[in-house]
Amino acid sequence: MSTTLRADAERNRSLVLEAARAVFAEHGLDAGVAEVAERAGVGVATIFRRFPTKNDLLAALLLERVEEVVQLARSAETLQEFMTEATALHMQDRGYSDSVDCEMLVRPEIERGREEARRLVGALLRRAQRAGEVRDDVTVDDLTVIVIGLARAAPQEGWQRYLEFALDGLRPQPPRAGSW
Amino acid sequence: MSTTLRADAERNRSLVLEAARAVFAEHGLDAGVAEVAERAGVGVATIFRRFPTKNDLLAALLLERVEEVVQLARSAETLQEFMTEATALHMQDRGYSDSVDCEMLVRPEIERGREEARRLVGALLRRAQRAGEVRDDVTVDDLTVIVIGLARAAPQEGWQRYLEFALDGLRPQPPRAGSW
DNA sequence: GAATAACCGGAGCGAACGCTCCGTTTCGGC
DNA sequence: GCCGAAACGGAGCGTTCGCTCCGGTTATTC
Repeated sequence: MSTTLRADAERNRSLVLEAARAVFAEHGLDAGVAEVAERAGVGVATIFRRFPTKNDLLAALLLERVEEVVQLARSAETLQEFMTEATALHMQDRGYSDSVDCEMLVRPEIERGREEARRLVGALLRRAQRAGEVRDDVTVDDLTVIVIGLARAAPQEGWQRYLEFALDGLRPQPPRAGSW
Repeated sequence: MSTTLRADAERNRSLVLEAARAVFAEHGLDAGVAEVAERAGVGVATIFRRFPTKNDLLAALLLERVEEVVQLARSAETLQEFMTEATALHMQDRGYSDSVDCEMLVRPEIERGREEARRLVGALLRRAQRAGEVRDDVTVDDLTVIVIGLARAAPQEGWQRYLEFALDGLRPQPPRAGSW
């Protein structure tokens, strides 16, 4: 197995990935492979030669995104900063939040990226908890649910407001009087 | 136009609606009409005779759900109670939260139901705000975003925990020290 | 610059889906 | 019970989509 692609093949691979990113981000995962091919200026066969299945193509994009999130988690200094940037990333890619719980896209490398992100975000979370900014019973998975929920329900303009609501909900709550 | 259906036709119409409710709740809006027909014990033509389009069938189901929400809003005594029951309703019907922002399903009656729900929930909201339980800048649309976000991201078991987070985020916040 | 292997494009295949056509069955008034 | 209208079922149409096949075109090696 020669792991080196021919020059034109490598270039087309990049074109396909770039086009796929744009198409799926705009139209969601239901967009057709033909549309990606047209946008990349390439035949459909060229796509399927490099990515045997549409799901393989989607998985490649998902891996890119997961690694972006890892980078965000690595460079963020506060949990708040990470949550803001992670949500922004999800908001500008309609397909991303749908990919997350699609069991057709499970790949070992993606899972490894997720583990890494969990680790890094966990550290940010614990720091925020030690500073008394976040409840002790909040977990990394809770943060994931929040980001996904925002990406799937908050409006394109004004999601920051809902993120603030969500983060406020994670703060240690004063004791409440009455039933509420 | 005779508005009266023959006895068997009326019965089949109910069977179809019941089957459609179950199928779309379980498999989402992408489920096929054939599956609904089989579950109802009916031919596909019978479905399309009563609902000229798959979207018309979905719209009929959506109308049912919207009216259920209106009932919830009418009988709830507190905003918290409504939010809990409305979220529970969304959680047990996978298709519902997808129908909400599907522009293929806009129908005047549905829109009227939505207006009614807005009115009723608005009353509950203002009462909670007067009691100091909810920030003054929270709107009914904010509550919609929250319910949809929960339905689309929270796990089937344990969504109540996330609803509590969300509701806590709506409460008047104490002034915070520092950047958080 | 010729030979060869890698790569390309697009027509086309099979399956799935929404929807229709039409011969048959069933209901309901007389 | 008879008859016309209403309703029924399921084969089939047209379209879409993921994916493949294959004749032609490039890049790379010597």
